[in-house]
Amino acid sequence: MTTEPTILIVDDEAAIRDMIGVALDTAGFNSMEAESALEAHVNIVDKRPDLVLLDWMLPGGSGIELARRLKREELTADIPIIMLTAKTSEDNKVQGLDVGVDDYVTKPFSPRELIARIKAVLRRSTGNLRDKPIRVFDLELDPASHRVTIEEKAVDMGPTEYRLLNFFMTHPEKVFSRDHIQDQVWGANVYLEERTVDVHIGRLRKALTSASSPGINYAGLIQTVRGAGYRFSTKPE
Amino acid sequence: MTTEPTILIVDDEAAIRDMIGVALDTAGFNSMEAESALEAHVNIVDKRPDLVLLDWMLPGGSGIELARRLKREELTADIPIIMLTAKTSEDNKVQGLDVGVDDYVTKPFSPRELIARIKAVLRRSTGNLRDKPIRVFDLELDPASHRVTIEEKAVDMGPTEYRLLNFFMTHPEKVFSRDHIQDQVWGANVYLEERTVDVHIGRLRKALTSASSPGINYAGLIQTVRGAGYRFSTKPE
DNA sequence: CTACTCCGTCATAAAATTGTAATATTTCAA
DNA sequence: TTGAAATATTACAATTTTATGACGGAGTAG
Repeated sequence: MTTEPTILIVDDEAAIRDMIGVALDTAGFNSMEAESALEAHVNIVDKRPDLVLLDWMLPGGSGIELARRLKREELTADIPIIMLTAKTSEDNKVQGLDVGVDDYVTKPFSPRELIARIKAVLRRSTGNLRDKPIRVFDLELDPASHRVTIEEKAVDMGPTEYRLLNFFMTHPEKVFSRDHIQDQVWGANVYLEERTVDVHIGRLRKALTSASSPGINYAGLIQTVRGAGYRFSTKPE
Repeated sequence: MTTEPTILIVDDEAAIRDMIGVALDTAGFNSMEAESALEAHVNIVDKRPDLVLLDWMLPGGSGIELARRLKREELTADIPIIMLTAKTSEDNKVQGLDVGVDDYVTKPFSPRELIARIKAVLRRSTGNLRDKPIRVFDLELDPASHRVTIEEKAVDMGPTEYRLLNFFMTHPEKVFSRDHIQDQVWGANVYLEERTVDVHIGRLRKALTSASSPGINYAGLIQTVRGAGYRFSTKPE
């Protein structure tokens, strides 16, 4: 996976999408496009972009509707949204912010302004949510440095195992089916063999084990729940 | 997985309905069919399927109309809809139909993709309603973590015993015949020896006993009602 | 190009669970 | 008190589920 943030552009006018797309590329972002709310929703669920640029005036007024929906559903609630709006009336702002949108930009806007706002929102959202290290006993996952440590010593693992652990540590004490884990860690609608999850669980456990000190084995935090899936828990099985 | 989700297929072509029906059966879903928007609506209100697969090219363009209507009406708004669309060339029209459809699949599609998307949508929609832990004295069953504890200490039991206990705890103070228990815990249309229920009751009791503290034995909550079945009750026999 | 790393799948091993049948125990009415 | 009926318990082989090691392919850095 690339480290540049991916931005989804949702607008019904191809010209605008292209224009924004070029601006984003220039600024070093990856971009995807969608021309309808429906297409956008599918893309968001499937690909999990880091941010969504959403035209308020989609046909059928569905822009707002989409924003509301994204913020309502747990799976997508934490994806920041910047609204693109043509009008400058207060109503838009109020309504948009009410929905939980992170920022808005009024058309016409300069690419520079757009980029600036995107960066600001990304900084804010990654700062709030992902920046704080998560710690369990002496196991620490630090999103900022993208690093896992046990007793301050680095734990070596692949990117997938990192995402897996990250997901588990942000959702402790809950079972997740293999399907669910695939959705969260690999992205929805990616078809994998179910057992693939097992294999990566195994790899994660091994990584944790070989970095654990004799007293405590952190692999024990990743618990198998027979017939149901896996669970990250500090309570013993 | 006591009951398989039921999926309603709405398409005017019998061939397509059949094809999808077979795919759904294979994947372990129940399926129903409807060939018109009207029939579909009646079925939906009557039977409340867990998900609707809706061809948007129903005669008279009534597919979109149906979707809109379902999402508008309180009673049906929470039933997820997956649209089946003919081709991407229809995108212009698709735009107008945001309506809150949960996903869409373009024909021709592979059964595998369809199943994957159905599962993803179902997971999303049902995952939102969280089950609260059920507690009786110091015995707690927590569906979220899929865990049973006595005085905060984990109780070890197999999947079937978990389902059994879950059923009992959600239906306390009532007697259930072995047949009824089989239906609820194993699912209908599963034939088992009647005595099998006894065995699992025994296993459940044993699990509860070996996790109980000296003062109180939680196995006592599972009461035998001679000649009738079993009962979960907080009142002593 | 070569040597890595990481990924997803498969085959196989290991472990846990399941249903049944056989046997033991309890209950209740006569 | 006895014995048939109902329930409990035990043991076990079959099945299901999970764990693990190995392998080839993709992608990358040197």
